[in-house]
Amino acid sequence: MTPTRTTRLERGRGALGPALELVHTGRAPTRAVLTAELGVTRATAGAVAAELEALGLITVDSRPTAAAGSQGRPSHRLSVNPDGPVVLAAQVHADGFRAALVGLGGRIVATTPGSLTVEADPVHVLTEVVGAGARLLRETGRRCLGAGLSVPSAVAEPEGTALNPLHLPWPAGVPVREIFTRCLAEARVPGPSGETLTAGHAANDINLVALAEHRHGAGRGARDLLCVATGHRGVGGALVLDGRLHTGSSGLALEVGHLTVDPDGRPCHCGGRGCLDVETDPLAFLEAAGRDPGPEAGMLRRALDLLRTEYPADPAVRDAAHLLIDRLGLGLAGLVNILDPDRIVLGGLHSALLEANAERLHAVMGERSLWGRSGDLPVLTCALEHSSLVGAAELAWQPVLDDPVAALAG
Amino acid sequence: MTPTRTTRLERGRGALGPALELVHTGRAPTRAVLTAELGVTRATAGAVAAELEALGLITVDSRPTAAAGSQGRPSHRLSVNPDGPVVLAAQVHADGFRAALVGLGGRIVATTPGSLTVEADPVHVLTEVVGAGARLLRETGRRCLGAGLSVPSAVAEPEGTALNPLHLPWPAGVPVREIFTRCLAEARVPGPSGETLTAGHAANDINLVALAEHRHGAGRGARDLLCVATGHRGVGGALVLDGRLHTGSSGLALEVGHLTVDPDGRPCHCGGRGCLDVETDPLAFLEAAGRDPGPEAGMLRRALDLLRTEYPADPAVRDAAHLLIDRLGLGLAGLVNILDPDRIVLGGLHSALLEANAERLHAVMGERSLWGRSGDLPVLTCALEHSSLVGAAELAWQPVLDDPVAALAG
DNA sequence: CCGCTTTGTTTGGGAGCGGGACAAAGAGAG
DNA sequence: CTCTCTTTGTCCCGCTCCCAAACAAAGCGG
Repeated sequence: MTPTRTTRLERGRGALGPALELVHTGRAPTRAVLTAELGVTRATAGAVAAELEALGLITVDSRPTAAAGSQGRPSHRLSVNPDGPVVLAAQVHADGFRAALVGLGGRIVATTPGSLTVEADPVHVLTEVVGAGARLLRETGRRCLGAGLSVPSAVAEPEGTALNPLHLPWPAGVPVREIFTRCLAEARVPGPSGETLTAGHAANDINLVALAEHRHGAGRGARDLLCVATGHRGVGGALVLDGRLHTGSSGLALEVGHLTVDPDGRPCHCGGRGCLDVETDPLAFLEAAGRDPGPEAGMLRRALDLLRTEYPADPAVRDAAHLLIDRLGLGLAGLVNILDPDRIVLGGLHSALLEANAERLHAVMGERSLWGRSGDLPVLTCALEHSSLVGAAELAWQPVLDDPVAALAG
Repeated sequence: MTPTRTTRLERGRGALGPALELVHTGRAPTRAVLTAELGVTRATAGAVAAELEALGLITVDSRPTAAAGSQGRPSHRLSVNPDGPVVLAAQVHADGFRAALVGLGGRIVATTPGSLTVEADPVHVLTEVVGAGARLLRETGRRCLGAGLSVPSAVAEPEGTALNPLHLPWPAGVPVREIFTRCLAEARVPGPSGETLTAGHAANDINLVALAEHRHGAGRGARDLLCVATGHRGVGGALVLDGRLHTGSSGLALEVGHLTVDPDGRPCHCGGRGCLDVETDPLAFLEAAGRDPGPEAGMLRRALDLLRTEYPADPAVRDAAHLLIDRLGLGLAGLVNILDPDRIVLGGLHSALLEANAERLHAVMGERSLWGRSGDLPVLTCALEHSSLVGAAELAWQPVLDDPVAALAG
């Protein structure tokens, strides 16, 4: 029997991948830091940097940069190659779809303006968004190493089907990854070595927000990052463990919407009562503040505007915000008791609630998470724009980070 | 700067560790299987097996074992060396303490009869249990590679303090790992190279049950294993991800007792109502069945006996069991929604509830965990005796599995 | 000008593992 | 019994990756 793998025990190509990830996430500004972070000798770090440069993935400054107030020989700066290869990132959400080219470091190189409607036929929508991405590739002439898609739905693994596309006119169970991959093939999106791209990646949008924030945003450096966010309706969560998305064994982990945060609360479609999902989303906020929630589209925006302009002046808004903060704190405390993350990042309405009154949120969490340890636990707001697009790109970059040589060879 | 590590990027010594783990967990009965599992060539697997044998960790049958009904050259059987080194495992719990020597494969080589009382002074107790372990080592003449301790308390990392010793006359915050290590030094427990052992490990008992079940019991082969169990009072949980215990960033993950499983339930010391902790433990069962719960000691045993002898004949017992099963199902469904494990192992009263009526438990879980996916999710009972003792040993074996050569050198 | 400190490069060598040829040990066919 | 087929295990060569140590470079302070 000949072993199928020719790599060294799944490790890819030694230190190349880890080194690229360090530069990619901005944690290795110089070869000296790279040496320390990798735990290798200067010789190895130098060789690795040289190979990454030869591959066109990173650049090394020709002139050394003098570090302020330090002695010794100044370092050459390492950075991702701004003219290097990109990946195709696509996003479908309630308000439309968008395609972009994203380089290493999470830099958005080019993006479409973004459509405003999503049609009922998933194949049609994905054909359009992939077509838009392919146009961007032709216009910019960039080399493309992969493609990732963000959808507002739990994505079941290993099938890659969208189980509950939220606020999209799509049926449940659409095999989004398969369709996405087929669209890439039909649009003849060129892959690393000129031929057509063979595989697309797809995942839930909040998972991708968490991934993007971990690599390039408020979650950088966290070991266990918990991300909780709202869209127009409902609440989602995601967890990044040791730099990898924890999607669970069937891709459905962190379905956090159905934690009980109010035993006397309103009924939820899950069969329970007072779930985080229905008690802390924009609809709950607008109703609690006595406002007409209006149509679902734009509900998040209206809730954010109301909170940001009227808190804490308007008593109804203030009380509504405090109610939601208390319930969110309860839900987060429950998650902290189970997951024990070392950082939490909030998005959507939740991040606005945090900005409105962080003390109150911390107080509730400290009360209900055991031993009051959450006091040491940073709770932050999302720091990135287009984070789920950047996250979709991270999905596509992953094989490159795992084994740069193999990924570039196609 | 010279790098502190001389290993190759933290991987220890190549394939040695992974190979030992495969034999240790019984997943590599022959060199051929080892070859396939490691994904290396036969040459490498053979060399690795030879080195592990030379280290005295495994044995290779001199005579090949003919596999029934297969052709080709028969394999030599690989197994852990029954006369090889051991680790010292110690356990402190409500009903006493115990020390044991555990070999590779989770085999208990020697054990003390077990004391029946635990005194109020942790130092005294740990001195006694370590002393008993040291006696076992002297009597058997075994070489000892490490030591692990199981305590019925959450253990905060990285300090190693027992935050809430349950049903022990100990104060909160006892630095158990430090005390354990000091006791090992004072008892002059000899380490791998003759000198005194330098470090002990300590962890929560349910975490260790999960680890032991994953390596040697009902959880073998699971990727994401969730374990939920009761003691006399209260409920604990643990999660093994990719073969490693997930303890969270401060060691307090899987504090699952305070999930809400009955909005109208009894108040819990956590401030909530109807928590898993107070609604599915032996006390709740005995009370629901209309029995006098009696003293805390032995409560688990009485609840188990009642359930096993009177279910389903006695209506009060049947109704109580169904009530607890429904609540347990609700709690497990909540955990499944968050963690998405691929196997669940139940212990204590919970495993007896599963044995009593598995269909009912599955039905409740399927109803409340999203998309009814838990139907595919195996829910099993613990398979091991002395599992937390074996788990404590696993803790001590871990450095050996990570790098056998370094661990044996001391 | 000369040390001192830190960064980067060169060279040599060693550990780990792949690859292929070869040897061993059974099963089954004739 | 012998021959072939299948599978397991070993030997040996060479490649790749990386460490170690010496050397070179580039600032700073005296």
